[in-house]
Amino acid sequence: MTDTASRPDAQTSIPDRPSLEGLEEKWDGVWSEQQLYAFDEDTTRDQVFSVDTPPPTASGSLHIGHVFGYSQADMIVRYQRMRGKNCFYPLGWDDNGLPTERRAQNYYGVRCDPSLPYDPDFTPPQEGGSNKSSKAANQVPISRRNFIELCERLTTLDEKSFEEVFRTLGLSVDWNHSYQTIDARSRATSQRAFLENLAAGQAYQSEAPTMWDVTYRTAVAQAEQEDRERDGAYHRIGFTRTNAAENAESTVYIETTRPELLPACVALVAHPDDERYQDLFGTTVTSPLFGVEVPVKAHPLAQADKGAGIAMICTFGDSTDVVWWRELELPTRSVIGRDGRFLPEAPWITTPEGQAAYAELVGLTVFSAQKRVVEMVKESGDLVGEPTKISHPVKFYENGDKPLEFVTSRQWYLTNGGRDSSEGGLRDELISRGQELTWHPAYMESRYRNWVEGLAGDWLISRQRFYGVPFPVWYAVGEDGETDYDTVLTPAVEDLPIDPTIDVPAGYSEAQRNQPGGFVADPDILDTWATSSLSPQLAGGWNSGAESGGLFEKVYPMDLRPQGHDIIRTWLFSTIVRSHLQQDALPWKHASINGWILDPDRKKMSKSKGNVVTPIGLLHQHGSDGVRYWAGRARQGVDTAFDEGQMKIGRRLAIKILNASKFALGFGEAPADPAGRLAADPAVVTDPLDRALLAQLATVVEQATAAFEEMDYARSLEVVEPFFWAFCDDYIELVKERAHGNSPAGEAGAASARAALAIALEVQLRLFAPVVVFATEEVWSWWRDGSVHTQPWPEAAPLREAAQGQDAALVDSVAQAAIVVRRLKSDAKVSQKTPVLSVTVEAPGSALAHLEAAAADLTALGRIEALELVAGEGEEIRTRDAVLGEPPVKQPRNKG
RNA sequence: GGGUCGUUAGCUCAGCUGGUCAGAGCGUCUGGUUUACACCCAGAAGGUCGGGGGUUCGAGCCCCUCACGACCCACCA
Repeated sequence: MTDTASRPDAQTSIPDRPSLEGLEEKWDGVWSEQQLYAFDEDTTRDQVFSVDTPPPTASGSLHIGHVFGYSQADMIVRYQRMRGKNCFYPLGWDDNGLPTERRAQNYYGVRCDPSLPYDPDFTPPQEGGSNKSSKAANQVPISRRNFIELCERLTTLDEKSFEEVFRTLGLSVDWNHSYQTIDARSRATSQRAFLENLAAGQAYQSEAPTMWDVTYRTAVAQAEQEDRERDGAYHRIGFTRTNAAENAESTVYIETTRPELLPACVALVAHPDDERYQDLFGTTVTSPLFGVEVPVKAHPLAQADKGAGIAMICTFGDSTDVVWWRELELPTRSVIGRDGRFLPEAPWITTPEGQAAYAELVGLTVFSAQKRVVEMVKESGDLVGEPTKISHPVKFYENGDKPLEFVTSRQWYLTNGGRDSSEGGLRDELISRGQELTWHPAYMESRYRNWVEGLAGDWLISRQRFYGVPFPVWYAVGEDGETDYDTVLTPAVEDLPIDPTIDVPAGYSEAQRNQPGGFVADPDILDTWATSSLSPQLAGGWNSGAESGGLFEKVYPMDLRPQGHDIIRTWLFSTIVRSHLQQDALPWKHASINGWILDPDRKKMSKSKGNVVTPIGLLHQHGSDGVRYWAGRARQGVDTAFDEGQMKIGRRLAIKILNASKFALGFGEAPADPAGRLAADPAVVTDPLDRALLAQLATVVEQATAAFEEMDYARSLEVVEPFFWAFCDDYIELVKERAHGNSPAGEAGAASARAALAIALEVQLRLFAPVVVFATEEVWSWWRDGSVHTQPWPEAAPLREAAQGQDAALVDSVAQAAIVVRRLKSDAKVSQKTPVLSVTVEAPGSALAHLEAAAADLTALGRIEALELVAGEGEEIRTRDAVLGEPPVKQPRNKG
């Protein structure tokens, strides 16, 4: 029996009642054990399809949006694997950074206090706290090292449960190449990249006003900021002219939403062309309450139609203030500290009254200080009328809940084109990189370009946090005890990763730490994006030591970056920046952008809802194939409604694949294809209907292939799925009597049907395999060797040859005839089993030949005793002169 | 204010370079227990393709404009 396609015991391997239950666990186990998706390192770049998979943030729970995006990427990868590519498809974890810190704080009820010593026996006060923020007062302060240990413990837990979900989902990830953005190799890679940027002049420090989150006490990069609409109010406040002319008003009124910044005022500004303020330019005015004399300046950024047309410049209320401060060369008068409270000293306020007023604000939060200042200007009469309530956008850190403030501090920056808009400069180069990349869908490129063109400065990469990759630098301390930030001490590359707060720079001893003539560590950590932006280098082993002929050369630049459109400005852009600076290359050829999951009411899926409907719950309820189907029906980049209805349809499809396969295989075996290209010998496929089916299938294969070549899994599914249902409901129904051998066509007709069924089924299993991964694998195991997921993608050519030039339209003609015959019975409201004693079917000339060729199958399906086929007038196939017989006697369903 | 995407049957969506393009599934309704599947099958009803102009022999498909929705960006006094 070695010359048959089916194994001798094939029939016995088909279960009586096929089911989806348990398939995920069963096949994940098999694939894992067989290392089915392992990358073969004995390879060359041209054989590889490499994927820069998003490392999920390991903080909390997976969202249904993850399942959506990762499924879509997996479909593309599975297609490439079937096309013979050696797929490099790792999945890492992004576990450093603020989300992890916050989660560890809440989970264990602790907070980091770097001044505390390490306690090796520390036990956290709680385990498994809620995601809700607990009061800081209830959190136990612990050392940085203890805190980091807890972060690591927690992320390990999370990563395990995430992997479980992804395995259940059937992602064909190679888990051997996993990484964590906090692991030693990642830290070394990130630090090495930074040091090379530093050496190349791409990384630099600067002391400047930066956006600052007062809750987390850290600087925040432009990409992490977002606008939120907040209530505010215009306060109309008068400044007194210092030397008013005889006939002029002695008071100048400004309008401000930040009255608490009155003590930080350094100037007033109006547009140079504004008629109203011409005589004020060059003069000075005195601030109310604080009695500080400030100049009145002209600057084109001031808008005559906004507020009073003249604005108060403070250090700093917003980014316009920063521009004015810089361009008008104004002094710095900071009143807000890093904790968001008013600073104890304001030495530029010299009058006793002013000092007394300021003393009222010291230590207050911005919110309280505003209330107090408003009270004071009301009392003093400097406030005109009632404040006018408005709603306006305010900048927030995306994870924060208090408005950002400007704080002047020393920070590290990485060039990203934000300060180089010169012709052909870095910004232009990065825009060109975006054009070089193939975007799916193409219009996403404009989002990228839009963002790069709008950059306001370089990338601020330092964070004043604890759980992350430390800056691998120290600074020399002068004999005077002052830190010399210009003398940056760096470690040797081979010593990486280092922690400068623990390790000591070459030529120094630990005793010299923080001493005059010694050194100090940089206390900051790198922005989490500054490490995750190196994901191609991390996954590909750029820093593994084997530079030449190693893994990196075999996988980089990568083929595909799949990700969401919300992080084009962050992850996608920063990855391009790093690869451009580091490798002078585009990190990948393609970017596949997936959409967001929306509530059924079209709003962005809320976090709370996403936690109620857990991915693992959905996978169990609808089956992973059902959930994958939902993802597979959605096109790339398109925001998609969360729709369990689609998952149910997917589940039904998977079940149908099991049942239809069982049935199609149950008619008996077909001889194997001597050429080995098809599941059965095409030479025995002689019936016109069977040949027509294979001709149709050839077209389906062509369309599905073309779609997948464009990474358009959705279009492929859209073609394959309807074909499959028609295959089940029409073709199988038409040929089942013949396949059983109960037909005038006899044994040859039966063999033809069985061979066509085997061929068509096998091809369809492969077409479905990238999406419906478990059901197809299950069926494959019933009668074929190996895994469907490592089979070659089907080709149209052998199907066309098997079709022997038969017109594919024959299938449609016969299916149409079947419909009209069924309708006879449907309209008569009788069982489809009811015999048709006689009927005449009219068909247009072309279809008539088709019906004649398949007349035997048609009469079997319709239980037609006397069928007459005639040429009809119109374009449609129709029946006439039908005589129905007696409906069959109903049999009891369960006999015996 | 700038940019991008979308608006097609009750719902979720296909309709690729303009000419069987008015479709699918779900839902609804009417029927059928056809031993692969009731996690099934058959049949039917449902839309002037957001509004208004224009180009064309011909427009969901191209152009203009308006409306609505979503997202991104913007110097937010």
